[in-house]
Amino acid sequence: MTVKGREKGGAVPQGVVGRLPIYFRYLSELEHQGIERISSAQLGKALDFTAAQIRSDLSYFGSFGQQGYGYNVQDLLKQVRLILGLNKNYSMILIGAGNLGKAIACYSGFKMQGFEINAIFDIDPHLVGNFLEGTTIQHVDKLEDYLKENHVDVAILATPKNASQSMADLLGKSDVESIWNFSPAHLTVPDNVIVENIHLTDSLYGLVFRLNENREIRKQG
Amino acid sequence: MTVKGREKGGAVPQGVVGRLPIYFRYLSELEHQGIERISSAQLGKALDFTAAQIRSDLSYFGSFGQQGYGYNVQDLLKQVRLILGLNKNYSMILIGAGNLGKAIACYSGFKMQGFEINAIFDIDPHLVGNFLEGTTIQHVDKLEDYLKENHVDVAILATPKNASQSMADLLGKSDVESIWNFSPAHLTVPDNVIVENIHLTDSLYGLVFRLNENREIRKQG
DNA sequence: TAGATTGTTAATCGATTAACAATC
DNA sequence: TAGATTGTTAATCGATTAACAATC
Repeated sequence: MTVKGREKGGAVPQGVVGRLPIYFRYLSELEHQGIERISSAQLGKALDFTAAQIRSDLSYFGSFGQQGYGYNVQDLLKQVRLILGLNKNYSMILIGAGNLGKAIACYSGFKMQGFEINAIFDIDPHLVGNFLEGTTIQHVDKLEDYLKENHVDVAILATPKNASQSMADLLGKSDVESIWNFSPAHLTVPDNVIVENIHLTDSLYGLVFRLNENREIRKQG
Repeated sequence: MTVKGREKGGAVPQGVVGRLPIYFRYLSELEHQGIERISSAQLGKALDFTAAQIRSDLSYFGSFGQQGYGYNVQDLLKQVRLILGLNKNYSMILIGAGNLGKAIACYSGFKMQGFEINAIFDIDPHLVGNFLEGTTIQHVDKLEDYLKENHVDVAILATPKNASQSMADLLGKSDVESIWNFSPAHLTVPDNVIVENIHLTDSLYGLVFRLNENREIRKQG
């Protein structure tokens, strides 16, 4: 089934893509609380968006509300789930089983949503052979062969900075569709590979910039 | 010393704040490689931005380049470092010493940049008393008293979803200036507290959305 | 000097918001 | 029906880019 908005031609703007998971998360909470209906105004208030933005975002994909009523929480949740593609299963591999890699592998947040880590690789001989969340850590030398024999939707990259581009090159030559990059490097990849970055230090530096901005403002009145 | 752009009145746009750390990271690399000069065109090519955008971003804060030459890498790096506020030290605390909290505490990326975790709290009695990166894990009951006696620039929140808002409330009542939130919750805090979110699942869901978008496009030609 | 590249202005593009007819 | 709230259009706002005079 094709979702309405996709046919409109243009790709969905980044801003919208970034907000969809926020809607999904909050709607899940509401459903969990047994709340049946919600209006765009209420959603906006809870999530610090304008009501218009929420309606506009959703209208990329269809008409899910009802005048005078708002949205049915369960229905809308189902729709957003479908829009995000969370009705499917995704095969992931993890490259880099250090502290961060371990934390990601153990992170319970997405296990229930059809994401599974099917293989884990590391270069450290002390880690190779160990179990992590029920998966044996393999030497990274085995990665190339693994990629030939298995389809991977998402490769999680939690390697040190200096290793990440060469790993990305390897992944780029395979049929891996996307990289979830936790390493502090700007990856160069083929056009058809999607990269989503989690840059921890960038995030912290941005925070600190705004912190200092705040201090300036308070100082000046 | 006040940086030029700040006086212009308006706050620096989010987009610019988001790109500054990327410039910083890449310039650090260039300096490390011993490269002396770079033009906005070269920077743009390496980082997938337009040259105009880079010049425009930098011009918020001053004139760091030279016509016909470009930018001196060391100089520009120093300036960006100053703009971000990385010449100062920042006192951090970590709340939640689970897998993710541990990984953050051990993450080497920001240790060298003046960030220090001075206290760690958790609610799990099995963790309390343990050492993590040279710091004893305290029971979260001690947090309130700690906040009265110590100034905290950044509180790192790595708690489960259901605990994070109550922690944020506690932090909001103290003089904590900012929260680096790793929990999958939308925090409500006083106006003067800055929140920077790392929402792992949101990031993954956004990735998956684009992955499916990509598949649609390839299918249709 | 000639070539290169900045910082900035004006033009363009895109995203957000306000407003409202449609209608539950 | 009257009140509420949608989906969408038009207006606004802001961010990006192209172009260029200034100048190293």
